[in-house]
Amino acid sequence: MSADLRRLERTFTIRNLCVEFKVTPRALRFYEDKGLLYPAREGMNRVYNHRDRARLQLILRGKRVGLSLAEIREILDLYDENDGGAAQMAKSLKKFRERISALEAQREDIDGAIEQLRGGCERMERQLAQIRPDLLPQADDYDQVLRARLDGSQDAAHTA
Amino acid sequence: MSADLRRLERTFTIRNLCVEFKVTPRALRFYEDKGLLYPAREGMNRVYNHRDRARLQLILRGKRVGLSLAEIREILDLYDENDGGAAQMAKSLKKFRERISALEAQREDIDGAIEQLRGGCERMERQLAQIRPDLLPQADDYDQVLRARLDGSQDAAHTA
DNA sequence: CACCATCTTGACGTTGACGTAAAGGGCAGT
DNA sequence: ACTGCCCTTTACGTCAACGTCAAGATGGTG
Repeated sequence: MSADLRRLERTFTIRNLCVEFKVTPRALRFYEDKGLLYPAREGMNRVYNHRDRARLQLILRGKRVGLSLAEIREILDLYDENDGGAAQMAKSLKKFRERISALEAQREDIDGAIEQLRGGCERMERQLAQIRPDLLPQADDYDQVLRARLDGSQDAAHTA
Repeated sequence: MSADLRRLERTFTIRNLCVEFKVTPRALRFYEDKGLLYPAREGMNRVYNHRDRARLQLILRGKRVGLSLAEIREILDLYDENDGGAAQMAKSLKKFRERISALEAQREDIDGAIEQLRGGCERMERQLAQIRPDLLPQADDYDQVLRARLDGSQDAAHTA
């Protein structure tokens, strides 16, 4: 149990988080400037707790899926404000659903793009197999080739 | 057959494509500036053929899945050069596979984000159901709620 | 012919998300 | 005390992806 407490009470320096998430200090300060983070201070220095860290994770994930910092901030704020009133929460709920719809649309796009690329890959593989078989799978991502070959149009299970 | 020929030989003005794909002329010229498009000219004016149109589709799809114009250009260039040498094609193949990996990763991110948001939604729905049931599903995206409730961790079929 | 819409090529402005340089505080090691 | 290293703030720079004029060519219409 003391281990749990240590986990939850542990704090991080700006560098800790920078290293862990591969971002620059400048980026973290920028997010703070924009109101996405508000770590505590110890003297002059920022002190991040596990909650700040979780927020950072969400920020980065949001970025990766193409959200702007402003949009991410909205979502984070909604998470926060949800102790407010029922009306607030209903509004948040609506926004969340909108986000989900947008993300689902994006997923479709990605699936489409993947499909296209796979088509291109297969054409090239066939071509290469005919004229220069020696230049083919090249070691590393062999399993990907296999997957692409095997599943046709199935959806694999995800173990995120 | 003459219908097919018309299809393939049909040309488009800049406005045609702008309307069809909901982009501005400025954007198309910008893409051209950056080497992603190179339509023919008739006098001063740009004339797009079905190939240019297809490229534009790819550009827009690329954008939607988060690629930069530079990255999109790389891919388009690879498509083009593929009549070149076998080595070129092998290179393209590698890049394609990299893209696929990146896109698959991004898909995971999106799935994760969706999951998180759905979690938030469910919490809020439970809360609201207790304190203000009248503020709940609010008509429009009702089917989404149903889907989210029904599938647990299944993947629904897509009818894009 | 005048007029208008639409095309063209510059060229400068804008927004988002930081990078980078300047100027300084604080603490560790030597 | 001096050297580094990391922290801080402030402020200007940058890059992508266009937007927004400006100024002019072209083509059809009343």
